[in-house]
Amino acid sequence: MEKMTDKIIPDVIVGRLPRYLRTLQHMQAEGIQTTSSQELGERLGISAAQIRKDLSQFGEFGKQGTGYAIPFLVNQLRTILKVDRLWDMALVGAGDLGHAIARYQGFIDCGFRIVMIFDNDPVKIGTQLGELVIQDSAEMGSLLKSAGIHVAMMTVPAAAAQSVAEQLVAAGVRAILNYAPMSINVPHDVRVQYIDPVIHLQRMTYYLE
Amino acid sequence: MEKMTDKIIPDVIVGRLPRYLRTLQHMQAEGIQTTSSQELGERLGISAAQIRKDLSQFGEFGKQGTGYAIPFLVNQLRTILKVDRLWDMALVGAGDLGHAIARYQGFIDCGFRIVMIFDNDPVKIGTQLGELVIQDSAEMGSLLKSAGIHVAMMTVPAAAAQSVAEQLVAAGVRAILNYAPMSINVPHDVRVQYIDPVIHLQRMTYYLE
DNA sequence: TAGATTGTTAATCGATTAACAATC
DNA sequence: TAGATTGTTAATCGATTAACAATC
Repeated sequence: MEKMTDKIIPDVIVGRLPRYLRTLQHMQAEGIQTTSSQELGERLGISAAQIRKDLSQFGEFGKQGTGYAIPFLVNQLRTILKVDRLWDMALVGAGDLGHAIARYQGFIDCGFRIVMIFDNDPVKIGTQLGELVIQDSAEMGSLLKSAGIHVAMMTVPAAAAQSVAEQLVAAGVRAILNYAPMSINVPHDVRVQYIDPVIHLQRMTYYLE
Repeated sequence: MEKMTDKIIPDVIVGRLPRYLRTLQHMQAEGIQTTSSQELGERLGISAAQIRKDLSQFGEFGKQGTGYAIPFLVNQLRTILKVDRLWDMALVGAGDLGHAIARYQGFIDCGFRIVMIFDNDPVKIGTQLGELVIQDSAEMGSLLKSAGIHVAMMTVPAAAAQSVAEQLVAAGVRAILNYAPMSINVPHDVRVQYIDPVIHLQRMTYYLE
């Protein structure tokens, strides 16, 4: 539980931290040892002042005159975002998109791994997907509970999204990444993030022509 | 070109409009004829005042006492977002994710369709993907230009993202949906949206435990 | 009519930026 | 040292909310 003494950080700042981390890790991979708020800001399209202000919410990570040591800052951000550990995830929905996500290699180095895949299609249940076997959604609740899983991704049809979300929450899931093109309602202590390409595309066409 | 007399709408408002549209279309599919800012807000987790304020930027779409006629409001939003037409899109990168996106049936009713798919892998070039044949990235520039394509989705490795983005921009693309886990730099008049599941997941784990 | 709900105003709230002393 | 860059403050800017007259 969050301590009463912890400062509450605005969600808009939390939302930028993963982007800082990702960019710093790219720089690290390029062999860069040190950076400044200026340089990081240019890569991200964010002002240097905002980056310094955001980071200063969590501590003093930089040095005047020289900037930030990248390996140190990466570790700090990993700790802050709680991805200095490996989160077990469930994937619900083994359609085309579910298959692509199950095969994606980008989770493991960022703090996540898929340990269970569910579908309600009898044809799919029992078949192999990557290193896992697709399991029956009917058993999802008990399996998630006994495995203590708190993070899930949903790649199910829009019509099933609310019902699946409710099952996930009932099984103890506290963070849901929803690929279904559908708003879902969950208790206030459950986090939801949405990925819907159409939403992003429509946001851009407004500005076209 | 945008008329000088057009009011400039904050991007944060534009970003909510596709969500309004999506939810209204769901309600329409449920056979609901009319709604209120209150009801729509409950579905979306947004305050009624904010919905009214957002919509009022574009016109007077409601009636006191009765609310909003859904079919009318849907049409208005489709016009505002310019998805009262069909946008031809290119998809660059025919990996697992590219395949899943190419097969996705959710674009066509929302104003978009994929008309070209590119990859640089000789093994993939020339093979069928859905109703399209994967084409050589080397020919991308000229093909995009002659087809007059302005919207593209990128499902390429992070290392290729900046270079592919530059090719797209040079070919006249003005809106890019980037699935690569990488920030890209483009001219200010080109729109970019990002989809990276890790970013969304890390934003949620901050709040867990 | 009476009840409901809009569009809009003004007030509040929160986020971003600019500037600079501190200091590496 | 001199130059560079942080962390922080205060000012600015922008977004959200509350409230209500208008009116369907």
